[in-house]
Amino acid sequence: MTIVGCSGPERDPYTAGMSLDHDFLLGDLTDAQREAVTHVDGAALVLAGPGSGKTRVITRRIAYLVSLGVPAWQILAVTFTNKAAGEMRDRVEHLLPVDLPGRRGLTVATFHGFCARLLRDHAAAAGVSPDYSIYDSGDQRTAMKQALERAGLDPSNWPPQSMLSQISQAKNALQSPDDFRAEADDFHARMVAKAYDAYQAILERNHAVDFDDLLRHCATLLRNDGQVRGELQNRFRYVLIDEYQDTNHAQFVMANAIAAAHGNLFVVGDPDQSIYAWRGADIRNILDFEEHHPGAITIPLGRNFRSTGHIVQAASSLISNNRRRKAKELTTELEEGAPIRVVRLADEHQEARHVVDRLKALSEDGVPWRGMAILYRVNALSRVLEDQLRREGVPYAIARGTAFYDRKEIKDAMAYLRMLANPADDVAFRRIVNTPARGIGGSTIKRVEAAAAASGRSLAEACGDESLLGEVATRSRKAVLGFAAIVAGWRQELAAGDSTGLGDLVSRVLRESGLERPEGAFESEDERQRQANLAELVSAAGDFVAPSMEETETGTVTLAIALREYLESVALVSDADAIDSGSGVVTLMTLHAAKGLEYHAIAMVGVEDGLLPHSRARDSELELEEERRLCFVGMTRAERELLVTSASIRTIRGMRQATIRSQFLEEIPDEHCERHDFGDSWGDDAGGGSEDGGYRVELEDDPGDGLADAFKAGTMVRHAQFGTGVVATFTPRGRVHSVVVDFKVVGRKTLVLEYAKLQRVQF
DNA sequence: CCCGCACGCCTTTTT
DNA sequence: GGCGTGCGGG
Ligand SMILES: Nc1ncnc2c1ncn2[C@@H]1O[C@H](COP(=O)(O)OP(=O)(O)OP(=O)(O)O)[C@@H](O)[C@H]1O
Repeated sequence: MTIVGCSGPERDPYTAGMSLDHDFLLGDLTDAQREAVTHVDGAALVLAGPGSGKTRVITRRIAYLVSLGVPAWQILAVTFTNKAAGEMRDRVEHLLPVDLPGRRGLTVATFHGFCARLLRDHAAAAGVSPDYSIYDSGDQRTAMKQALERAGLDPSNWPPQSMLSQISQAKNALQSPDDFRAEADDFHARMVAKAYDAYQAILERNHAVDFDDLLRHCATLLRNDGQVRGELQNRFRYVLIDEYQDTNHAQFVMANAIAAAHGNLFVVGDPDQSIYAWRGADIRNILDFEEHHPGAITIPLGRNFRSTGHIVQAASSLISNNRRRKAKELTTELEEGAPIRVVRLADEHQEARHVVDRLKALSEDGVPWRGMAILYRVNALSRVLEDQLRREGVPYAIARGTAFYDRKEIKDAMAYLRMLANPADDVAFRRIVNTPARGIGGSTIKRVEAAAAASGRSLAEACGDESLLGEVATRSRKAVLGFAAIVAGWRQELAAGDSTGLGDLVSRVLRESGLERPEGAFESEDERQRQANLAELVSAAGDFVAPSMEETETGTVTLAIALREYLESVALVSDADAIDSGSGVVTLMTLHAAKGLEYHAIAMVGVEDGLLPHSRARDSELELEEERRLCFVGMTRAERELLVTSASIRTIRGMRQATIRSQFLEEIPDEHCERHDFGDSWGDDAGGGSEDGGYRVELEDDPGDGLADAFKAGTMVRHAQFGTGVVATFTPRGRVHSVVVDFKVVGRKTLVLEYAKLQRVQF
């Protein structure tokens, strides 16, 4: 999914029949790529392996269409992450002359982002409220628990998580609660149907949709509402979709509905990279494309421009073990390159050491940190790696899009904003009505809830209506009315302001809610961190550019719209969005998040039976093959260096266990690897050349020594919020250590080392 | 009404 | 090993 390389396309003024513009767009493409890019009308499928330029083809084709005179606003391109969308938009903009008419207004979005907007614009037709909230998985669980209670189902027999995933499957298949109930023919299914009914009723009452609803409502709308469908068909004359192998039924329906009028549907993908079947992706969407679109042309791309020979061949061999698959040839344009290093280490600590040592060696050879990534099957594996990277002073970042928004204080703040944007959102309101504590406890809320239910109002409304609070104790009633008055003040500001006031609104809400505390002398380090996070939120909101601001003359929109779009963008961030390619750090992420990316050097850790393939996905051949594809995706992210590691002993969920070799390692032919087995070496040269073999063990016995050395006075460090600074003092404090750091920007701070996640910075 | 602690379950992957 | 839930004390 990486976009075209930095080297500019070659110009060849002698190519006949091409204008200069087209030569610029097409000159550096292969014949097959050029055929795909210059395909104009009708359905087309680009079916090709990793690194063959599929994403590049999409980007170029958009630019090509615009250069032919198709206005950009008639083009819809769908990518897998917001980040990919942003990069594609930038790339297209760079490819087009600044004065080209019709270059503005291109839509590049993820399916979810596109649907969120569509649903807002056509709320009434879709049967949702225009102020709807998007529920994240936490909210979904809260709603499901309520639903189970309402439906009289015991959560210990009907686990909310399992109910939700079954409902999610139904939604991806575009089944409404009614459809689902109609098909439920055994006891279990009928109970799920009951839960689905109750759950959906709760979402509706709260004016909320979950992630699946975004797609389902839009797909249903496009399928059933000729008016809206016609509007979109008219607007989007060309539809392009990246990573088509991982679309689900709802997305399939949407794509077809929009393209039905003109048939200009251009999809690219690789069935061998389909890794989301577990959440409803249907590989048949791409395999049966020609059946769905008679007359479609299929263009294979067979040349890999990303990875060197050993990597491409090893990955090809691995994936050829999948039986349900059409064989596909892939040859690299590059040289043989280095063989893959397949290394077994004694345990996860040795593994981390080995990986980090290897990355440091590459760095010394001139590979920038940002050209390296560490991939793993499960998030839990990141921890040991992080520790080792920090110890060694290697700058790194974890690709977790929602990391910032996962913090409790930020979730609370977001709940405040959400209940402002959507007064019907009782889930958000309940979360914050007594956070921070203001004397509105459980029994009070129960009474208000009863009154709200009886009068058909939302919780927030009921709180402001004294006539409904008769059952509430006088003292509590005062607290409730007081809070309602504060909220009313915020609502006024929200209704009156414009988008320039978003930062101020957030700041005011934090202050008046009491989440933000006045500077106190005896604040704990934790509390200080929370306050810093809240301040960060204010500045993020202040910096936020609402997408619709760019569509207006003045560059501003109403505050209500800006807030909505802010909440929307936060709800829809993906893990890969967190990657900042300009930041010069090693990236850690799951194999799933790595889809579409590429790095000079890749380390894949934890390639053991039970992790890859994962123990929960080993039972069926289908799942095993998806695991193999995941391994394939990981390997093919590497341009030149690929390190694949495993540990012979690993601690999982607190249990130290001997591991079993992954069958995938055996499926990589020996001629493409260099295998090393340090599985029985403890603390000797297994780390790959470092001399202080006993370092780790020493550290475990006495963490103080290693840390004292690593963070002694004078060490340059980086902190996520405070930036860079120099350690002034290092003091053991019982089981932890406190460091005083003089930061360049914010001055002197005292931090708890174990908490602050300081990274050493090298000069 | 708030907070702290113990127990039990578990995450595979994500928009 | 970590998190969420539920219970009990202040
Ligand atoms: N014709 C070409 N000449 C030179 N480099 C190319 C060419 N086509 C693609 N590339 C480069 O190859 C790399 C992979 O391209 P791209 O990301 O578009 O492939 P992809 O098929 O989308 O891969 P994946 O399926 O793995 O996501 C990129 O760095 C791209 O710049």
